[in-house]
Formats: sequence, structure tokens, C-alpha cells
Amino acid sequence: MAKAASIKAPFDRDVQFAAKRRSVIMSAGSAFRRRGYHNTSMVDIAKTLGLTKAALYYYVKNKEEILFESHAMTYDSMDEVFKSHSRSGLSAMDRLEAIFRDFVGLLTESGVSLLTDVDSLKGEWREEILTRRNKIERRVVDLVKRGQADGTIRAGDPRLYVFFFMGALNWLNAWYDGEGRLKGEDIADHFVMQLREGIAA
Amino acid sequence: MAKAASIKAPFDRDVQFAAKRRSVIMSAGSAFRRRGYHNTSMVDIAKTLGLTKAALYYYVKNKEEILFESHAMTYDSMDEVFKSHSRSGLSAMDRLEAIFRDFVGLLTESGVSLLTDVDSLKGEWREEILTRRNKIERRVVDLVKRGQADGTIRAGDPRLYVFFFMGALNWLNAWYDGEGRLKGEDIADHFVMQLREGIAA
DNA sequence: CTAAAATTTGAACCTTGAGTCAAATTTATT
DNA sequence: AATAAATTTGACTCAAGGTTCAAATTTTAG
Repeated sequence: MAKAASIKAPFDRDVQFAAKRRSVIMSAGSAFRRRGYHNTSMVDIAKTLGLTKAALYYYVKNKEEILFESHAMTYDSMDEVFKSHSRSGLSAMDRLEAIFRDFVGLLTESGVSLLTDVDSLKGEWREEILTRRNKIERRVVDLVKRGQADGTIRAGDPRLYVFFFMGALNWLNAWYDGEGRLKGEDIADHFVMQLREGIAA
Repeated sequence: MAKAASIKAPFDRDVQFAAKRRSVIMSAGSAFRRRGYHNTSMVDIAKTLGLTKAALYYYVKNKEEILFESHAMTYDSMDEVFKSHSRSGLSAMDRLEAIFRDFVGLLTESGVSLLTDVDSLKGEWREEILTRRNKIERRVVDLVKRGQADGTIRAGDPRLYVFFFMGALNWLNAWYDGEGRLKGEDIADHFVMQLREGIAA
């Protein structure tokens, strides 16, 4: 135990730091989602965590970095979802359905926020987030195309199909309230159904 | 003509003023939609109109009022759409479809913006906008309920149906670009189709 | 053409909130 | 307990941008 502790000690540090940094970002991300980036001050973020504004700067370079990381974490989660469904033998339609269900799950159960404030990011940061968003969108569009090829999805402009139901996701993120009557599971069931009926051949 | 002019003169004034005020609000609204409320400064708004920051205050009380009026004008337009379809003999489903098509038209052709920055409004203004938004949402939900009653719309939580396709509308507003390849008419056709298939019995 | 009203401007003011930093405090190590 | 490293803080600076206002300019009416 003493030995284990001495080995673990320096590692624990980084883990501690990373965990706290992560909590800063997620807490802020949730505030950004509810009140908006510019309506959330560093003081607000700090208070929620029982800290002082200055302490935040021990974990992040500046406010913009928090926004960037919020976005990044969300897209990380979405990439995970894709990965976890890449090796299933499902049809394109079924896979899309499963992925969409997981996306709804992220937004309702996992505290992940789909932020819209990309325009508050500048330069490289902005580019990277836009690139990642486009990449995800493209993967979904590809899925739709594949579904059209294998006959499980109706004909029509794939991008428009995607814009339509991804809009539902973005909007869900805006109105969903963990305390509300609507439960994540039920929303997911309904949304998946409406997704399918809207696009299935 | 001289008489007409003398009669018209005082009236022209108000019209002029109202028109210019309106152009301030719409121009700003479009900027808010593209860049966001807080990323658009009064100087930006003024420059677009070939004016000086200070001149804007001849037309509006403050920046928040511009945001408020932007929202209000949008909801005015949406109320108009409802009114124009209130006396048609269509089924609930068909009427919903027609209204949705017009909503898409507003956002793509009429320079109307569906802003999401409600949280930057304070107090009464905020309340009024939220109330109007809820009212519109409720009317759409009612339409869905009626459709379920007359058998043209599938069973299920009406609110969830509405959240889904209203999300498409909100998201459209975010990505739509008048200069882009996708033409408003085509978007409307596709969206109406995907709306119908997603909810029709 | 002239005076009054309407419109616009330049130059400030003021508030808010992000970011800095040296010092204080807490935590971990020996 | 003593020391060093990690963490947090209070007090401050600073810039951005919204708002004001008296004066200048433009427009309209007689």
C-alpha cells in the first residue's frame, strides 16, 4: 500500500487535475447551453463550482478555451457513438437509428451539450470545431446515402434529410430540461420513430 | 397634388421613420442570426446601414430593444401565417403542412430570422417573447392534436412531434444561406415531405 | 431664402466582465 | 513538524462596447 501510494502519487496528481479541469468545462458547458456563452460570466462558472474566478485560470487559459473544450468534448462523445456502431451488421437505416438514439441519450442523460456558439470562437479554434462538426455531419450524410443505395432509405437530397433530423437534435438540446416531465428514454423512443418514418423507404 | 402633399406630409414623416426603424431592426436581426447577438456590436449594425453608432439611438432605445423587436417581428410574421390559413377547409394534417411550408418560406425568402438569444432579454421583454413563442408552439401542438383526432396524424405525444419538426425549422434558420446552392423552394418541398412522412397516420 | 424641425455625428462617459499576479492557504512528502 | 509543491484568493488592471449629449448638418415648410 505504501509502495502503491508512492508509485501512484505523481499519477494521481495529473488525474486529479484532469478531473477537476473536466468538471470546470462540463459545468461551464451546461451553463452555456442554458444561458448562452455571453450570458455566463467567469464568476458564474466559478461560483457554481465553489471557487473564485481567478482559480479557474489555474485550469484553463481563458474563457474561449472553455468554450472550445466544451465543443470538443461533445464531438468526442459523438465520435465515440460512431465508433461503437461501426462494426455492427445492421443496415444503414438501422445503424442510423441506433446512432441517433445514442445522440439523444448523450444530450438527455450524459450531460453533454451541443453548443451553438461557434461564432464566439476565433481563428484556429473556430476552424477546428467547424471541421469536426462538418465531419460528423458528413458521416451522417454518408449513412443516409448508403441507406438510399441499399434501399432502406427513401430517395431525395441526403443533406436535407440530415439537416431536418439533426435540427431536432439541436433543438432538443435547447429545450430539454432534466427536471421536466419528459424522460430521456421516452424522447429517444419517439424521436427514433419520427426519424425512421420520416426517411425510411 | 399640392393638397395631397400637404395632407400626406405629416403622415410621410411617420412612415419614413417607421420604415427606417424597421430596416434597422431587420438588418440587425439578420446579423444576430448569422453572428449572434453578442458578436454583433452597435457599430457593426450602424456600418451596415451607412450610419454612425449614435444615430441608431434616434430609432431605438437601446440594443436590447432591437433584439426584442427582431423577435417580435418574427412572431408577427408567424401569426400572420396562422391567420392566413385559419379559414381553409383543409384537414389538420394538410393545414399543418401548409403552415410549415410558409414558415420555411419566411426563413428562406422573407429575411425573417428565428432568433435563439431569448436569454439576452431581461424582465418584461423576455417574458413577452417567451409567451409569444409558447403561444405559437401551443397552436402547432393543437393542430397536431386535431390531426390525431381526425385520424390524419399518428398517435403519440403531440409535443414531441412538434419539438422534432420545429427543431428542423430552428436549425434551418441557423444553416440556411441565401447564397448557397439549396434554394428555398426545394428546401420547403423536401421539408414538407419529411414532416408529413414523419407524422402522418 | 429662412427658420424650425428632423436627423446625424464626434467625443466623451460608464459599466461590465475578462484576465493578471503576488501573496496566502492548503495539501502532500519526508 | 517542516518544507516544498499545488491550489486558491483578493485586489487590481484593462479593453470592449453600450449609452449619452451638445453641437453640426440636413431636410422640410412657408
